[in-house]
Amino acid sequence: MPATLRDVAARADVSVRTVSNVVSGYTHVSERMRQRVLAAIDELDYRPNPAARTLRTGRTGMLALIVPEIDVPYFSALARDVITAAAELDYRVMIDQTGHDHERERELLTGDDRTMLFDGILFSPLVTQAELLEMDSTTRIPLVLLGEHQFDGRFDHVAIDNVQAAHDAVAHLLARGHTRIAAIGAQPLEPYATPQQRTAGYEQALREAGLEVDPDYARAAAHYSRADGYTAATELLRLDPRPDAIFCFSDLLAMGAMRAVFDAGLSVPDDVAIIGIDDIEEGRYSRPSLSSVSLDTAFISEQAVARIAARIDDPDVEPEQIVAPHTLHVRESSGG
Amino acid sequence: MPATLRDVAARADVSVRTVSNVVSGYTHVSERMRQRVLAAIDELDYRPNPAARTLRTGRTGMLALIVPEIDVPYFSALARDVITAAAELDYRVMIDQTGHDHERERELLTGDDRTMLFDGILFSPLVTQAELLEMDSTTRIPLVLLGEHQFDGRFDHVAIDNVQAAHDAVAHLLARGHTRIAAIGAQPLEPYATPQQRTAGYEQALREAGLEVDPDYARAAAHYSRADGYTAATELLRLDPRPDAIFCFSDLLAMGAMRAVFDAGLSVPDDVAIIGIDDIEEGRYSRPSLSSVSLDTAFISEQAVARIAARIDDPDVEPEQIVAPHTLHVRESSGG
DNA sequence: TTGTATGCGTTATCAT
DNA sequence: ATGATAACGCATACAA
Repeated sequence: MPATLRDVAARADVSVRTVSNVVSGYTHVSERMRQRVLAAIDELDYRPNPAARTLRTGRTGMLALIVPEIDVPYFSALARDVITAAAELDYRVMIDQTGHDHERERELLTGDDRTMLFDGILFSPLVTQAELLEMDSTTRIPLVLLGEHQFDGRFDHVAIDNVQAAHDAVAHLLARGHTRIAAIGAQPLEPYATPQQRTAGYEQALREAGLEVDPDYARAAAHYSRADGYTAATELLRLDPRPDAIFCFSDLLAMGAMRAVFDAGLSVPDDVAIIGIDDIEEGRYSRPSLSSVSLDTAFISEQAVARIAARIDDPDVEPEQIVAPHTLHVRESSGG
Repeated sequence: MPATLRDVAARADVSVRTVSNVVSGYTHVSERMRQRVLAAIDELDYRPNPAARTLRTGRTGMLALIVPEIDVPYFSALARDVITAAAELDYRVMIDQTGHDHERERELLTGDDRTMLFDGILFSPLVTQAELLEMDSTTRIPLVLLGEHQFDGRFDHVAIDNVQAAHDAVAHLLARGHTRIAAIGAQPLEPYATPQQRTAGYEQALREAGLEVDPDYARAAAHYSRADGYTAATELLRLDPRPDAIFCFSDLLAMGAMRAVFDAGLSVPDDVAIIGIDDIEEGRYSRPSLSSVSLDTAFISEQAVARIAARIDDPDVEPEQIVAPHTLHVRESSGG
């Protein structure tokens, strides 16, 4: 049976008020009292009950991080940094994965579940903007979006400039003389923001170079997984003329694509150059090492946690759109 | 201002008791009442306050998963499955990473922090058995250990048979004719259970084959990371005679080791065969694909969650030692 | 089957 | 600076 404030108060022969003050680090308490209380706390091995504290204050000290899949390297790297950044501000992080399930996303956001347990949500969504709009009416819990970027101003956002990032990747391939540049990750069937923006950057770069956009060269990928990359690349390699470069919308897609190229008896980068987005560590050790656009998960995490903390403290702060920097890393897979 | 039980009761013109019964799915409530209550709940958009419920019941419905680093593929795969398994039993999962920091581990376990927020802890420890012993006296929260296996009987454990797993990997290399088999991941300086057991299996397999154990061939690796694998392999390749195979204590070490072999101008598996443990997806797409011992994170997670749930329901259940199955997957990196 | 009343452990208001 | 006490929202013992 854990000790309570009352027990400590009785032991130290002071009021619970005083004990509470000591525990919460309140200033107006005499040194003699404090010592007496501290001694009692130590003797009884007292620890504040977080549930009671939460009931009283309305704060849990917990954030939720919602991602499609925690075991996707980009998201686990993000989680690592979010947990670290949150710890700095004395928040702890609960992780939930939606598994690409829209229904589950909605459930988590609307709190049909138990969302109230969190002070705020960091949400890396698959949902479209329209769905998000709809949800906003039902949820009132502080929310920061990661990786979307529609600039509609109603939500806090932290994300890179997806159009520019995609443009940079393709521009690099163009600069190296590639002219038949395919893309894996476009999802024409569903209007997600990220693939749309990256597709826009891809096409923009091609047009700037005076090249035509060949619809056959843009392949969908449902989950940005290695398997999706493998499948899509295999299809691309059967085209005539064959692409001489592939821009993958994620590094995981790129890993799958590279393996597909080898299995087809071709070489990366000699026959087909490949570049991805995310800059996961895996790509720095693969053979060949993977060119990629780096997203700085540490920056994204710090900003996101800072925003959510601000919004928790004041729900009416103006939403901010934070653009995280990105960096092109040229490695072996694109001839670097 | 969220609606409370009282509000719902007033609205439906019934007592809070009845509302509570309906919400908790209590059986003895007339259909007419139930409908009236349900309607009121809907109109007021009522949701139970988890903090109040926790304060009353002593249950939070939350588990903590403590791992060294969430962005290590094995741990993120484990986290994925733990979250899934926990959801089946209506538990949610908070993830904390110790970052190889013993002090942090102790803090989390002893609840110097806020551990009381969880109903139980799933703990993948770095600590030694001795430290764990010490901690047990201070913590009383249900605990299940993952990946340790000392069979001391005081804790619930879920882990593979590390000795056998290492033995299987090395036996495979021996069967393929390798005779100079090195190991990366032994940590002779610190008495962690996992590396000790894997080292034991490694040496045992060598001796059974009538080979000598060469201490130069066993290299330490602090974090089981790609970087550690790269460094250790680079050193191994400078030895004379050079190893003709390397058994890595994790797949991540193996990925680094493979890259080191290539950078040394050698071939995997022709010059040096490589095998790891964990069977992460990355190894199935790498070139060459990585032979590995698979750990079945789904099984481990299900068992661990089942155990912790049992212990939460009855703190006095007898501790169980659950041995998870492992499977050898031979792929290109060892000539498969 | 349903209503009333108490307490879970804290924080915060109001006195002193 | 400190003490007494009232909520916070829920679940349940006890009554009816």
